[in-house]
Amino acid sequence: MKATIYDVAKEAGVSIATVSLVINGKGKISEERREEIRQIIMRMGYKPSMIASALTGKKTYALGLLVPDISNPFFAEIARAVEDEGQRHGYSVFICSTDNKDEKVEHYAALLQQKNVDGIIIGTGLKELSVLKPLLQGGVPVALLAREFPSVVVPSVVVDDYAGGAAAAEHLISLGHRHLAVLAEQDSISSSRERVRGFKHTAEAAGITLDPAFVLSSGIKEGKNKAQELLQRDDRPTAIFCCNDMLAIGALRAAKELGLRIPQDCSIVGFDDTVLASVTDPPLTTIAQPIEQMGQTAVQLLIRQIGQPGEQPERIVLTPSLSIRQSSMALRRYPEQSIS
Amino acid sequence: MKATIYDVAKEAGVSIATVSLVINGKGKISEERREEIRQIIMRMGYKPSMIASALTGKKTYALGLLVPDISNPFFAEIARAVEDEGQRHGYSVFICSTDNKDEKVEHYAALLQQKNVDGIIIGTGLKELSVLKPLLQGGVPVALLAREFPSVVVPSVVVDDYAGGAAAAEHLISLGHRHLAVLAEQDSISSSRERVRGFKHTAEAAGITLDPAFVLSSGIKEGKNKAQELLQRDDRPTAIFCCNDMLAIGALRAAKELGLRIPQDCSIVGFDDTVLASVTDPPLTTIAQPIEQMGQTAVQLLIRQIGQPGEQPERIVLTPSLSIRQSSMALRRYPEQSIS
DNA sequence: ATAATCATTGAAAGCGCTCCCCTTTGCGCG
DNA sequence: CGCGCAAAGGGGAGCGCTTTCAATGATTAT
Repeated sequence: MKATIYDVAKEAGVSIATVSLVINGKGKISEERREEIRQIIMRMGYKPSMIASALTGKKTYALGLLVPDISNPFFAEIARAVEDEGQRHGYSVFICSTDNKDEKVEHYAALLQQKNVDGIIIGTGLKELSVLKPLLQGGVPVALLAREFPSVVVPSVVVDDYAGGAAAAEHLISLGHRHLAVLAEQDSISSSRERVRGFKHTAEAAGITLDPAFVLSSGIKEGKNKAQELLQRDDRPTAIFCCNDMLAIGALRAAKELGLRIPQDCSIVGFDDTVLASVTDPPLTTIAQPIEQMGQTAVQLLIRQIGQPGEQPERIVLTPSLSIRQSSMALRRYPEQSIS
Repeated sequence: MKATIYDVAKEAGVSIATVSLVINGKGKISEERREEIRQIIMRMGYKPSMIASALTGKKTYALGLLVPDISNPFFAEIARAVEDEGQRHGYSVFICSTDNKDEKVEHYAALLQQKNVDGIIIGTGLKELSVLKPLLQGGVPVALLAREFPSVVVPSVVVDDYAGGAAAAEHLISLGHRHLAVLAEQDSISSSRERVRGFKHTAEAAGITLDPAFVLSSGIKEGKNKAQELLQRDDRPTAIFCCNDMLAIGALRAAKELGLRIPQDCSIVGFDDTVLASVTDPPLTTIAQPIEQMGQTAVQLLIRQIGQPGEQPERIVLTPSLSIRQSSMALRRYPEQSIS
């Protein structure tokens, strides 16, 4: 059986209180005793049970991370950053893939609460804001990552999605494109909405109006089909802005299936700049999110919230940056006939 | 404050034992009382603390997943499968990225043990096998995923790496390649060794000897450089087998930087078939691992081990399959001069 | 030398829950 | 009418640890 604090105490001929104090480096214990007990702990291979210490009203040193899908590279990279930063502060993290389904969010939220996690990072969208209520009522510290729910006051890290969308538009417009399309995520996802808004406004400011028929929403699965819809039109756009890299990849595939060349026949700009963007064919021009920093910051905000529950929640805005690769190019002013 | 079982008991006018029994659906309680207490639990929003119930000698319903890097798509996909299958059985999972460093493995192993996880899935390599000892001695159920340590008897899921390597060789040889090279992972990783072995043997059986100078080991970071080494030789290989897709991508990049065309100037075969393989330029011919099944099986084995600690550990071998895309092609028998 | 002061350490009360085992109550039966 | 028994529910002892508070002996001031 595993050694307990009692075993150590008996072995050392002291009370468990003393052992506890030594472990936590507290109290007034003579240095000799301290060292002696440390030796014994080492020798017995004793490791205090975090379960028991958690029960004593202390913390569990566990965090929950809610994301849509850990197998999506963007969230996998986020997870890594969260894990590392958590680790740095002594926290372990539970991963929870919600598939953006409220039921799953609800399920995981309740579960994490039962597991008494010290805090939860929410990096997943939710249709019904009410799923968060039990958490907030339960007093579980929460930090929002790349998501926002205006009516909820909790710390959050976001990237300036509007600016990102705008940057995409600027890039495309500067390349001469005027016939633009957008492939967005579901409308319920605020970051996507913002990206589209930034894109749209910037286009409008340049005198370009986006035909609603050229602004499609879709999940990752149907992304390719939606892109194909766009690409098959007679008045096919000369550039498509995709609200994430997965969608952009769908577009790339759609183009390939239709025999269209990217970027010659259509420029494509993605969003995220995960590992995927650099390995596609062609490599994706995309709006880069500072993923690592996002994860780190979220953990920091959360931990601060855990420490000072009352404190005014902070809202940190990170700035995305344009990463130009080969899926976008200047519009040819005088399109030649296809040579085939 | 959060409601406890006492609050519920008081509210219902029964003892906490009764409430506990109702929660766990045990004992002899009249159906009316049962229902009544359920109502109260619901009404009060009471959720039993898993910490407390874990302390009472029960399970924590938490698993640990040790992988080299959760941001690596292969492991991210594994993680998703593990998470889902775990969830299906009521378990949550802690992610632990070890970067293949023994110290981190050790650190996480100890941590998970302190957190009293019910079991650990080890999907990371280790140089020193001894880091596992504390776990096994501590009686923590363990399952190995895509790794093997012959001297340790624990359940494990592996794919037949040897067969995978062989399949890669067969493919390449059938395309007429005879001048082969291999980009392997560190030698400490047994799966990589097996892949190389399968590849080598198959090549030899076809009368092809691999010059050791054409078998390079490298981490993902230096993969590109190693590939460049290979590709810059005067007697450049006509095909490279890379022990994972990341390495293959490194090779793809190296080729591009050197102005070499893939697959015309050199065929490349990867291993894993993560999402990456399908989005590269060109899409990767690769040996596909049944990732989802691997994750699921690992969880199942682990859970079985948790249930019957004494039971003879099972070893399940899954079979990889060749997934042909565009990074490999038949060797041109009479190489033309480069046109440029 | 004696009381007062400190540094050390131990005893014990929980934390919220599970589970063994005992008490109470209600019945059927001789 | 008394007995045994089953059913229903309560009591209470932990699980391993933290922490408060008091007790102990040592130390120092008077």
